[in-house]
Amino acid sequence: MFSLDSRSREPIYVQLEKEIVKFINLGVYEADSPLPSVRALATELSINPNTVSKAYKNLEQHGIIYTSPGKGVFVNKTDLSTIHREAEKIVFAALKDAKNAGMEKAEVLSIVNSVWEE
Amino acid sequence: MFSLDSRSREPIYVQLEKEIVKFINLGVYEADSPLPSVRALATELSINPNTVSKAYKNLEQHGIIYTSPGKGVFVNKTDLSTIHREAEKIVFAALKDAKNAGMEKAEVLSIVNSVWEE
DNA sequence: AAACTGTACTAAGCGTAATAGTACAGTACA
DNA sequence: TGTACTGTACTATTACGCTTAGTACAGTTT
Repeated sequence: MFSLDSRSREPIYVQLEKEIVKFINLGVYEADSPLPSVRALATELSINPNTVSKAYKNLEQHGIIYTSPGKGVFVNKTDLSTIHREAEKIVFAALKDAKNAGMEKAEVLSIVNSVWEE
Repeated sequence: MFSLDSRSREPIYVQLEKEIVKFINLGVYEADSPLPSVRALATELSINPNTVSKAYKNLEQHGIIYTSPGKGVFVNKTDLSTIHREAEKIVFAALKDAKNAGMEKAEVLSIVNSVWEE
């Protein structure tokens, strides 16, 4: 299922959010299909239910999923615009830092190609 | 001088490291030219001397600067390879996340162009 | 009724960031 | 030789966020 790295400096709930968005984009979870329950996912990933709940809460705030108390968590129809805009800002900041660090445009383009080739 | 954002989630000493590398790349500080002293820079930026010292210590560990206890901190001759490799890894990770978030290659290329145009 | 669902809340442990203060050794310069 | 600077080391403290733990509650499903 989702791959997490507890040794990473990136919080687990952030990693989990990214993983879920990734799976949704891959088509693993379609609209209105249920996500694993808070407790089940926590048990499977060997993390705390509160950590899963935090990830779900953030994703709901971004409109990616919706929750029905008593029923479960479900994938929203569309609207990945918020995640999209956030990803844009992160990429922009990373590239600006890279430029400041002396990285050349050609080098970045090479990295872009390596990421988007299959 | 250096611009820092205390409200950012990025530690001040990390921001300071990036700013210094940026200024070195811009040619503001040449090889063997002195950087501001720990205490002077701390006073100017209204931060603690220990925070400045931490940034300097990291930069020295990366070979960007060298310190002479009693004399000061100076810019090293070359060797930005470590910073370069780190920037590559950060960009790679950011782009991989962006792809997982559903970002298209063309969109990234547009951002690249906007960053590297003058 | 029983077993599930998400949510809310408090408490604690842990690590890191940042500040504060002190002290020490080396260097520059009058 | 003093005096004032330099970086460094160290301890202590405060603050914040991440994570876990435990409990409790309301809604839903069967």
